[in-house]
Order: sequence, then C-alpha cells, then structure tokens
Amino acid sequence: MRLSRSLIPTLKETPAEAQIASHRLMLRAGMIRQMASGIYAWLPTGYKVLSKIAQIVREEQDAIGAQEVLMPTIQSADLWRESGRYDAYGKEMLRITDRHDRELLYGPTNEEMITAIVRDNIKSYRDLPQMPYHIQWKFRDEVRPRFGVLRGREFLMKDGYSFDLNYEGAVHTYRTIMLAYMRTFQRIGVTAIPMRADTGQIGGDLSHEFHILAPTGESGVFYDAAFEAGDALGVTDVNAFYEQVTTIYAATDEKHDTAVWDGIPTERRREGRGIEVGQIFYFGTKYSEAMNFAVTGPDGQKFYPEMGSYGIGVSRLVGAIIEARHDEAGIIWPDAIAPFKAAILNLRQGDAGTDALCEKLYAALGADALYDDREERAGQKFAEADLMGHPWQMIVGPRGAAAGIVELKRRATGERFELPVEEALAKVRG
RNA sequence: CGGAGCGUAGCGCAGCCUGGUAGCGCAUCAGUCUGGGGGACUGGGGGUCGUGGGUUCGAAUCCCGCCGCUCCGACCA
Repeated sequence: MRLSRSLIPTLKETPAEAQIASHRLMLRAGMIRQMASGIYAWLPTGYKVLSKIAQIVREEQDAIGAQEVLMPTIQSADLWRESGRYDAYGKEMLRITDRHDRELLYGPTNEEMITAIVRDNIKSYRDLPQMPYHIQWKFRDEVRPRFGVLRGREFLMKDGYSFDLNYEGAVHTYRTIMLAYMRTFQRIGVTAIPMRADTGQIGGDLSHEFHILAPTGESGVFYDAAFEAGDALGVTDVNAFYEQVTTIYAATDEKHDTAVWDGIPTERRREGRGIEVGQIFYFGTKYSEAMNFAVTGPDGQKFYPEMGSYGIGVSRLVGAIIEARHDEAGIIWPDAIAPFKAAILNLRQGDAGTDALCEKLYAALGADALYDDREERAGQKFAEADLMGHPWQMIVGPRGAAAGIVELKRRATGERFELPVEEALAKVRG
C-alpha cells in the first residue's frame, strides 16, 4: 500500500472521547472511526489487524477439528423462547420487529441457533461429537459502552459450540479447546492466562476466562510466574496439558484465594491487571434438554448430548493487544498480526536514487509493506510510523540510497541496523 | 438504570455569563524556503453554531422540548 493513496487518516491530536491508550491509538492511527455509541467502522489498517487475528483463530480451530460455519446476525425470537432466554436476557438484547410484526433480535450469542441446527440435522450418536464455530458480529446493548472496541455494543466474536456423547467426551473437548486457545494467543503474540471463572447467565459448572495482562485491565489478577514462561504449551497430550495449566495458580480478584496464594514462593507471585479476551464453558445438557435435542444411542435409547460453548472476542483482542503493547509514541504490533510487516520511509521524495531504492523495496515486499511516498518531512514520517506500530521501519535517505544501504529500525526495541538491500529484506521477511 | 456534563470547520478548543458582521491552533489547498523526529513563511478554501420551537428589532449566546455523545457509579464477551 502506498500511503499517498491510502485511507489511513492519522490524527495528531486525540479526540476528546478517547480515555484509554488503545482507543486513543486506534483513532490516531486511523484504524477505526466511531459511527454511533459503541459502534465502529474499521478502516483499512484496523480491518487488516482484525482479519489477521480472525485468521489465526480460524487456523487453530480448524487444527483441532472444529468446523467453521456462518450463522446469521438476525435471529428469530421464537428460537430464544425455546430455551427460555428470550425473557431472561433482558435489555441487553437488541429486539427488532419486521414489517409483519414478527419478533426478531440481533444475536448476542448463538447457543440456541446452533443447537437448533445440530438438532435438526444430527440424529445418531455416530455423528457425535460435533464442534461447529463461526466468526460473526454480535450485538449486546450495553448500558454504557466505553473504551473503544474493548466494550463496544457491536463486536466480532469467534463463538464455538461442542456436542458430545457423554461427560467424559465433553470434558476432553473442553480441554482440547483450552489448549487451542492457548496456542492461538501465543501465535498472536500476547500472554493470555486462563483463570477459573463464574459461569454467569450461560450456566454450567466448568468455566475459564482468558486474560491478557495489561496495566489498564478491568480485572485484578493474581498468577504464578510459571505462566510467563509458556511451559505448558510444549505439552501435546491434552490431559497432561490441562493438568499442568490448572495446577498453576491464576485467579481474578473475584476468585482470589489468599490461602493458596500464600503457599506460592514470593518470587513467583505476580499481581496485575487483566483484560478478558475469551471464556469457555461446559454446561452439560442445559440447552439440549431445553430445546429437545436428543439423539439415538448405541442401545437404541435417546439421550441428550453434552454441550459447551467457547468464545474469543476478536475485535476486543485488537484493543487488548494495544493495551498490552504500546509506548508514548504509539502501537507496537506483534509481527503475526501487524497490518504491515514494514513501513518504507522515503526521507527524500523526489531524489532519484532514494525513490528508486524505495520502489525496489516496495516491489519486493508488496502487500507486506506500507510505502510512505508522501511529500512530507522525515520527522512526520517517523512519528506516524511509530504511531502505527509497524514491526519494522525501512528508512531510506539519499546517503543510504547512494551506498545501497537500508536503515532498519525495530519498533519494539528501537534497535537499528544498517544493511545492504537484500539483507534488510531478508530480516524483514523473518 | 441512578448521578454529572458536553454538542461551534476534519481534529482540539475559545466565544455564551453581560444578545449586535462566527474566531484560534492543528489539519487541508496553492506557492516559496527547507529536508533525519509531526519545520517556517505568504496566500486561500471550508460553518444550516446538534435539532425543533419560543422570547427579541436582532439568538451560537436567553427559555422550553427533542436527538446525539461522553464521564462517574451499578452491570458486562
């Protein structure tokens, strides 16, 4: 992308409504624009990040055998009457009436819908287990949206659901998905810690929340430093992994157990703040019973499948990652989800040698590069590149161009390297 | 849902109290100089002052309604 032809409206000043770093930086870096309270349009760079996160989530779901589907945003009220949640859900649910006075709603989640779909199409125990998921926009009419995409009303979520033959199968699925989540967050490039959680209105008795550590998080968290090492991810056996992860201490302030805490060596105790970016639930037959989803077992008898649901807040992750990774100058993207791997900064637009070298770099990197080819001064280009947070800056001025040298700056560390063109490209490509 | 505010140019704001030709900085456009951390100078463009009504010779300014947005609290992926 050439910056001169892009829709990346950066701001020098911060819009008044943005209170926290991620909201401020997303607006200033031109990633999003607010369209209504808690509702945002995603501009090119914001949408690139959102898509890259979604893609990693998708790949890790597919890797454990989950199947991607796409359910609609609009649902029928009747579906929710079956589970009894139409009345229970309250004002957070956006209710809509169509031209025939039929009652509809903009889905805040999809347990009912997926249960109906599987119920209507799966009749035999032989077709279990099932693990469908989708990545779709949700709407929850929050009383007070705030913090930009961290607490919007409309948000993009990966929600997955599982249907198993029995409790043992359901627990295995639960653990499998927990491991997939840990791998997902690790690939994205953030530390997310699973913590025992309440099940809230979804119901059930086994649940974990995943928190990204960030000073501005809404929850206080206490955890064992062992999580920082990511040791458990090396474990490939699901049950061994689960055993290891759940025996390391981690709790939000709501569930903090000071007795256990005191038993952890002082040097391993970590206290901080966390942003919830995912939650997983096992809830048994709550929905399969309520919605009369029974399949025929090997003995010819009907039984209700054991269910669970699993969510990752994809749009929230964008904000949460920025909360965890930024400095005074701007965003510091992890390589895996950066909108561009590198910015090419042409410090002397119009200088033949400089232009030629920049074009060469741009041709080599293609869509992975944002080429700042504007008639702007060096200072502004540096400032905006730092703001947008590209992992690498490829700095090209007349002196370097004449010598065939590219100056590389690593955003995260501030390290600088002066390298010949091919070596610089190799480093950026990783 | 309780409490408190704010809507004036793309963004940040002043003007309102005490009614009288709508301003400043940044951004933007043209040009000149400049050229390694949001540079300087000259000139230009851009506004139904959220919206509807009322008071008045005259309303951004005073009064009433409505809409939108934000902050604190309770709630929450």
